Amino acid sequence: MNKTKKLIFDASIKAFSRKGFHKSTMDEIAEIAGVAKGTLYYHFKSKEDIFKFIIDEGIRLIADEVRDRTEHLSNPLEKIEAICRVQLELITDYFEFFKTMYSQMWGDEERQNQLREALSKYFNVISEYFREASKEGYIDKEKIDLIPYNFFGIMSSVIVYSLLHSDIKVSEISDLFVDIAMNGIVQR
Amino acid sequence: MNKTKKLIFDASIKAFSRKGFHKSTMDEIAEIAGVAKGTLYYHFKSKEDIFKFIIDEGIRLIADEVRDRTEHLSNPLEKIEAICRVQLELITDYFEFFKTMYSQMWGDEERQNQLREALSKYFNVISEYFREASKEGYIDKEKIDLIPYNFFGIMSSVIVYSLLHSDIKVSEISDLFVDIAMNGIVQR
Amino acid sequence: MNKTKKLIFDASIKAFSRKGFHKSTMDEIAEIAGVAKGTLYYHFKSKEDIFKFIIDEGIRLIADEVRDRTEHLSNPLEKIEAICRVQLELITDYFEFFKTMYSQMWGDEERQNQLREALSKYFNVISEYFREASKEGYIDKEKIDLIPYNFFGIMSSVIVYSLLHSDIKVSEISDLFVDIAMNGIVQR
Amino acid sequence: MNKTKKLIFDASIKAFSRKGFHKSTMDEIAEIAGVAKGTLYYHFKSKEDIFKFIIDEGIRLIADEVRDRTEHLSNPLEKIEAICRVQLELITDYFEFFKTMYSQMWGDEERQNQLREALSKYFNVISEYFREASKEGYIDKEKIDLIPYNFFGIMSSVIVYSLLHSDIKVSEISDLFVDIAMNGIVQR
DNA sequence: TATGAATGAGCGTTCATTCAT
DNA sequence: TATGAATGAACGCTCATTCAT
Repeated sequence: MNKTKKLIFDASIKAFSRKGFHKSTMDEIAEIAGVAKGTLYYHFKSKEDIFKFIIDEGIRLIADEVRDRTEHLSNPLEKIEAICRVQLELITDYFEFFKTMYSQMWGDEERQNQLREALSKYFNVISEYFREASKEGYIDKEKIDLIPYNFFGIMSSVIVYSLLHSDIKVSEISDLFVDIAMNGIVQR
Repeated sequence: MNKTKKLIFDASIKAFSRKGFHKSTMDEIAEIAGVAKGTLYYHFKSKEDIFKFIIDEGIRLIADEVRDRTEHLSNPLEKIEAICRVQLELITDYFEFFKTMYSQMWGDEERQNQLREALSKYFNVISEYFREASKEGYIDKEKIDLIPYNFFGIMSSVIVYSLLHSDIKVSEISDLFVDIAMNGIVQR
Repeated sequence: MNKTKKLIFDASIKAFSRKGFHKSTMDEIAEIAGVAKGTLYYHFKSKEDIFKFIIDEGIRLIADEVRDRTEHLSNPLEKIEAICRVQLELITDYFEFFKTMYSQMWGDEERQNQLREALSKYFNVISEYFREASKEGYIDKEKIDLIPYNFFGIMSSVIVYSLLHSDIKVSEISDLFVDIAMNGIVQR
Repeated sequence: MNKTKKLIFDASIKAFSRKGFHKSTMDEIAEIAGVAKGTLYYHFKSKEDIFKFIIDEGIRLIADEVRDRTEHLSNPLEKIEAICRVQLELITDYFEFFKTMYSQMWGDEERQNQLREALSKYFNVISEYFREASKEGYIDKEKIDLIPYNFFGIMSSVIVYSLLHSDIKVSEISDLFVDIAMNGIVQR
């Protein structure tokens, strides 16, 4: 990714996160990037192409960070919990990226199918971490493939919660949500 | 809601769920509804107004159905689980509505703030059901206000799961997701 | 003009004067008149038809009042000056009507041609008053046909003046403008 | 003003003068200018913006020409008369512009207030020329500030006259109107 | 006579994309 | 590589008019 392309990449994330995909214009992106509008089309085929690039790159960053911050853990249960916690912690840093992504998860457009496919691949990587824990009986076998979806859902809970409680920091509630994810809501 | 308004209502949900709010056009909605474009504006002030109406009406329907199908239960824990289960079951019937709603949860536009506020009110109604269960020690007090958000997240898990596994019916996986919600992912 | 038609007539003048011909809508006129929109079309062929009716009626009212308030004068010069003065005085009472009329004097549309023709007829009636004065040498023969236009121009001066000086009443400046009309701007 | 902007400028004056501001469409303007509709918006913010530009530019041109063609005159009375005459002569060259302007003098819309304010400034410049003449007793002091309005009125007389007498050239009647402006209609 | 729901042509404006330089 | 003027299809919305009742 050369210098100009990086400028466009950063500008696009900024724009999409502020106003979503459809409300962000190529003019805006160009202005934020400090390049001419035509330059966008020299480096990307289309607006959708920029989006796709951002999603791929974004998911890659998330995946890398989750891996880097949990690979030192060997206890399966600890590791799973850490993955859940790290994902929630990343919400703060990548808040705009997540909002962009979540807004594009639900439709039938090609762009949106691609996004779900990319996410699905990430889910598969994650579930691999769980197989071992499953073997050792920590985790219900049937649930393994659903856990990444569950974590995805927990993240959406946290994001919406923080959108509706702007005074509360994500870090203040993520412990509780990790607990809910791991142990459910029923008191024991 | 008279006949024409109902036609527009149904057509709009269909359109919004397929292509999202921005990509759905008034021309399309009119065509699906089988009325002239001007007729949309005779019954609604604007495209945003249609959206707002859909959300309010949709959330009301969901809330009513959840209440109707769970009010006969007196055991707190049973009731909570039922609420979770009913919400997941409703996904099938209101799939288009939910996709519409979830696609508009994340931005800063007025329409999106209103949506979150409306949902927040529904959440408050739901949490009331949990207070009793909390008193009797079934549920961790601290978690009560988070549970509706958690349920919201579980639903998003299920929707995304079903979008990525079109061969699997929601009913086939909802039991597992209810279990995850209630008891977490850790095997006991 | 029956009762309903009168309601529409009054409402239209009110609407046109507030917002001009194009910005006034049939909905507004109907609302001000307190009748249904369809009723407008029972009494008038179209919006343009309402306009035409108002202009004809308005010019007739002006013409009648000018005649009534000056016909007792026999001295030609006095009479001419009185006509000029009365016209300026009517600006206050018919301010909204005049603004409506003046805004439609300048284009090429049929409605606008008709308006100018109607005004032209009124000008001819006025000029008749001047022929006598001309015979007696009070007024330059060549100028007779131009005087109604001049009076029309003086009125536009006064209207624009009052639009730009909302603190000053028309009556406070009309004497000066009558003087300018009769004797010009050169001091003697 | 570059080439394309000039094309739009000329086309807009033509369109506005024919059909007024509201009835002129951006499509028409684009077609007359020989550019795509989008191009209008590349050079101007809105239709109102085009109008504002036309008015400002038009009044500037008029003001410049009046100044250029009268500044060599030192005799106050001669100068005043020359100003009146030049203004009437400009009607022929700027006929479309004047019709556009006069059609927008009368309403309460922002655009129309701005127009009157711009004209008012021009009036102030003109009245300055008259102060000297007033000092030397040629002109009634009280009338000074009214004279630009009077000249404005005389112009409207001439324009309406020429709209109703398309066979007569403005130059054929402007002498008489100048005479009326300077000396009034009363024979001496 | 009077209504008002329904219409659809037409408007001002936006914006992703193209292309000559 | 990069530019930015130019494009035109498409959009949300308005509103004079129609017509069944």
